[in-house]
Amino acid sequence: MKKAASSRSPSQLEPVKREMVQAMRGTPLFRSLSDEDWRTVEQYLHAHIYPADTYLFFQGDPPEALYIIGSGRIKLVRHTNQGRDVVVTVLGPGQLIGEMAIFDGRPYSMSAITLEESGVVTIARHDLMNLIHRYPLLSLEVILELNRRLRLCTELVRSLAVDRVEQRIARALLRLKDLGGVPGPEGRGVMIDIHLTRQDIAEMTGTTVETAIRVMSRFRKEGLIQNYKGRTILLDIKRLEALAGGR
Amino acid sequence: MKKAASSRSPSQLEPVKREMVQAMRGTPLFRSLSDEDWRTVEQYLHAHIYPADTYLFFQGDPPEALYIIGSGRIKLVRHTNQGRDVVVTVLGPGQLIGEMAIFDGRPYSMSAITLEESGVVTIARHDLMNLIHRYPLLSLEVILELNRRLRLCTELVRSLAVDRVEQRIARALLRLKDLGGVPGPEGRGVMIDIHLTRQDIAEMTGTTVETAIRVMSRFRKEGLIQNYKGRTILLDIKRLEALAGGR
DNA sequence: CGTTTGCTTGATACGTATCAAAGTTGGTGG
DNA sequence: CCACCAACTTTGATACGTATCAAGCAAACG
Repeated sequence: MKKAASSRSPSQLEPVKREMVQAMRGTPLFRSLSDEDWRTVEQYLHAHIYPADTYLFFQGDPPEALYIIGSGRIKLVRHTNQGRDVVVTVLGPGQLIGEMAIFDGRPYSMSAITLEESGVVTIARHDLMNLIHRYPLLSLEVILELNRRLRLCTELVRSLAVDRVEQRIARALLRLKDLGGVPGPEGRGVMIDIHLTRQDIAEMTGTTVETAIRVMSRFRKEGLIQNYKGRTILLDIKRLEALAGGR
Repeated sequence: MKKAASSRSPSQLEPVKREMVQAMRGTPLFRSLSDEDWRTVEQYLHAHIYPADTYLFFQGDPPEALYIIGSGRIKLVRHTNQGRDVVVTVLGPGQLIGEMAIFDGRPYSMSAITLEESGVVTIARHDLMNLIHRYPLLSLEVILELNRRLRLCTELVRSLAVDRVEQRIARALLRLKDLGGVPGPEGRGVMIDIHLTRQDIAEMTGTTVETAIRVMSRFRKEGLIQNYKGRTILLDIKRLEALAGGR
């Protein structure tokens, strides 16, 4: 599951990072800033590149920075004392990580782990708090992002509470498609362009690997999905949506 | 389950309402305001009193106001297309309802239903947006409240994903104790001073009435809890916490 | 009072976890 | 290039937890 980490020399890396920071300009969090304010803000941003399967931080760590995803997908995982982990959400470019801990100062309630090589921009907690006070509009964007997350989380609660595994997995696949869907090879279906193990699927839907595998196999046999080099292609979205029980 | 609604005459009601608005001054949302700013803000507040089992709004309604609980407890319920409802959270005095819908303008994602007679203060959506722009500190408090909710929601997801019903119910009881716990009669244990049906418990924990009843009965037989006039008394919190699997 | 609403218990069926074992894949180093 | 190793996938047999269906009971209500 490991990917070849990009091996750029340090001299090549700097321009890449400067580019990453620049790209943040168009991100929801910063789009409301004037050009002048942006020039101030951007000085506090730091760019990082992480290989696949890397922890940005661990559940329980003290909050140090806000992360904004530039590229790649990152999962938020809640660990349990019994070793069974739960993937609460998968986030993509433009989304925030660690806002909760940053604002209330309590330890991170989950771990953040890259699913693929990812570019990330950070702001130190102290700097962010200063910026928020200077540019109150930033906090409105934070509120909107928290909103989005709370809505997703609520829907996940509902699904876990009343749906069975089959419906939960169908839902998860559709959600992943919305996050990182690209046209499949030869234009057939939509491919979820993230390398996910069955274990990941299981942790996203509150079930076990074996059950996740059985359901995915059934989906494959029924022509709903197809495997392709470790990715999943959704072949029949209509039927998946019907299975998920309406969206 | 219905409670006698307070039958105050209109002439008596006005002073009560004025008092409710005044009480908002000490609430997290407004505590950071200066006295001067508060005098401006309070003009936009409206007080209401709802009897038990009353809908503040329905899932799907367009967002019209932000609600701040003055007294009483209110549940947020997510309805499903199959008639099985899910109680996502129970809120008490000082907490906000409807922030999500207010800020992103999308319909309420859940219904809000009073569990007992409740006093509530509202701000019209339009007024709130104006106030937020004038007093940016308000938005920080909104962020903190959203944080709290997201942490709770995440924990609920984990619990639904990996715990069995027994643990989930133990957890739910402990959470309710934190929200509305009072010393039990004769000083024995801690009483959850809300009238909850077994159906409510089931909807909070993603199970059925029958199963909720069986688990609660077992708890009672084992001396963990006790019923008292439609309330639940927690007799052995240590053991409940152990059952819930650590907090 | 009868009626409704909530509580309780029992019998049975189904979905999913668990345990076990073998097959597959991709990467590594000889 | 092949052999090997580790990680991931797959399939089967079995056990357990919980939903479902059914029926009786108690308390509150009009």
